[in-house]
Amino acid sequence: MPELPEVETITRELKKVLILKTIQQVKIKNSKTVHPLKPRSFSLKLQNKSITDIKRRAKIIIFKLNNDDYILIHLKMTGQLIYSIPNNLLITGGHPQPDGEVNLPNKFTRLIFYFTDNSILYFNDMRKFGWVRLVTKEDLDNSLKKLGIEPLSKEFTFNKFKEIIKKYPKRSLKKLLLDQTQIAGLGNIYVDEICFLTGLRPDRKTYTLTETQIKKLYQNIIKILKLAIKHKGTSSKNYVTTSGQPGNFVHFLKVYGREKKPCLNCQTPIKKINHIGRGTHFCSKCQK
DNA sequence: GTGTTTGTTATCAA
DNA sequence: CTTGATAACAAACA
Repeated sequence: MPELPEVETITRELKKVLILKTIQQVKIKNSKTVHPLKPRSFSLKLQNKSITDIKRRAKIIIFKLNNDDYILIHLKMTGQLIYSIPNNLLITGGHPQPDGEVNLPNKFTRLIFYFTDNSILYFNDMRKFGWVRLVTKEDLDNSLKKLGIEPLSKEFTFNKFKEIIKKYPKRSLKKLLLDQTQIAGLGNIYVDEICFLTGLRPDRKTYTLTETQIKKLYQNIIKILKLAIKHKGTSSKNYVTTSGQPGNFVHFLKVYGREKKPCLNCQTPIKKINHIGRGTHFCSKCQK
């Protein structure tokens, strides 16, 4: 499940290989992927456009085009982007096929970008939640304006974080951290890890948090995200990064996916509950 | 056949 | 307005 560190990793890698490439053709194998545009219209608009910049905002990958339109890509839960140079396959992120299939395209390939230099970018998505959108500059601002602050930006100060916490005192900590309109980019894995590192139960109400705890929380959000990016994200199930390597942060996970296993601090078995409709992991002794 | 997996949005209830 | 719960989307897997 790509969250901020995974999407950041993919974005950085795509940036290395795709800048100034020109799109020769786009093949759409699943029309819903490019909704609301029709596949024909989507393809036509992209023909002969080149990519001038690549960025990430929250969990969205943004390609800037030479006509000032933008391609937005959201991988949702199982999306992957695989960049292929003939005779030199380079996997730039997402999930390998359940059946171990390597050949591309495969049955999960929803869209294909063909570039004029013969390289190819495959968008695969087993569960079809992901999307690829083509928007104008005006639409771009509209599409992104509801997103909250980037937790790794300069604007994400302690005071700003405290403000957000105070704004929603009756929410659970996890509910708040997952709210993309407040803080953009955290998902289920990193929220559980941040709560563990901070010694706070994910279902703790935010108004009960002390100044010291909020401060520690603030620092740990940044710390975990940076560390995860450094290790190219988490391969909890099947995400892979450049050259097919899994994201190494999976080896650093302390609670996510460790139900019933001993807490790495105190050996108490890790609990897993359903909180706000999400699998939620924590240590009942270390987290209060 | 059932439950679980999760990013995001919509909808309903209190 | 806030919040919580649930479903929807979709497909694989245990």
